[in-house]
Amino acid sequence: MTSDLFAGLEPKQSAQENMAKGAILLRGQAVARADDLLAAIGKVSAASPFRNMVTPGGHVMSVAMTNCGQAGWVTDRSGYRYDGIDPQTGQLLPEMPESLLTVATEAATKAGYPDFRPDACLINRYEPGARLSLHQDRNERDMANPIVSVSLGLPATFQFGGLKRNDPVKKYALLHGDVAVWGGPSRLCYHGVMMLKDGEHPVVGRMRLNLTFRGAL
DNA sequence: TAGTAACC
DNA sequence: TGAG
Repeated sequence: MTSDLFAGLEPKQSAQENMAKGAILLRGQAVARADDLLAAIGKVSAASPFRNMVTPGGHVMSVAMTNCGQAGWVTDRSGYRYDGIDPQTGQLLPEMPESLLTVATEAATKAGYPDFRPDACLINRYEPGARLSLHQDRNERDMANPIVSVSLGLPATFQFGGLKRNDPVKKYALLHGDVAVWGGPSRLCYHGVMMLKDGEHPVVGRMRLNLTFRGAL
């Protein structure tokens, strides 16, 4: 038997080694609610616009981001952190829309994390050419909370590695409506998104949107 | 190294 | 040419 990590989705590469447990990909889980999610993203980004933040190293990220919830992930020259205020607007972050909260908690429950109550949602917008290099989500207070990631729009290739940066990485297609959840032993696994290929999605257009739910506080 | 580039 |  192979690992049930991301059960239901074959790795794009042929290797079939087991990976850390605690992660699953729920293919198409959010397709039926895509319209609601997109409308909610529109409201959030009207209040807190997408922007390309700067890393501590001084590089402008190719992925444009915004946040909703009690706290949002931000980066600038001084480092990574969670903040309840949008540094660009100076305003409190928009509340997390009910439709987003619901999709996150339902997916978490299916994945075996029934108590997950996210207080932060990072919204990533990938245009063709955008990418996110391999990293860990490690700025959250309580690592008992999983990460829930919802994909909308153009397909992307997701890289999922291990707890060490040099651990081998497997690749998975993330399609419109897919929800990936990782936690427990896989909570701190390195992951990233390969450069988005050009294309046109019938509902979302020429972009990929990703919602990442976290328990940050 | 939440980045990029060079080089095999 | 593209993946690594």
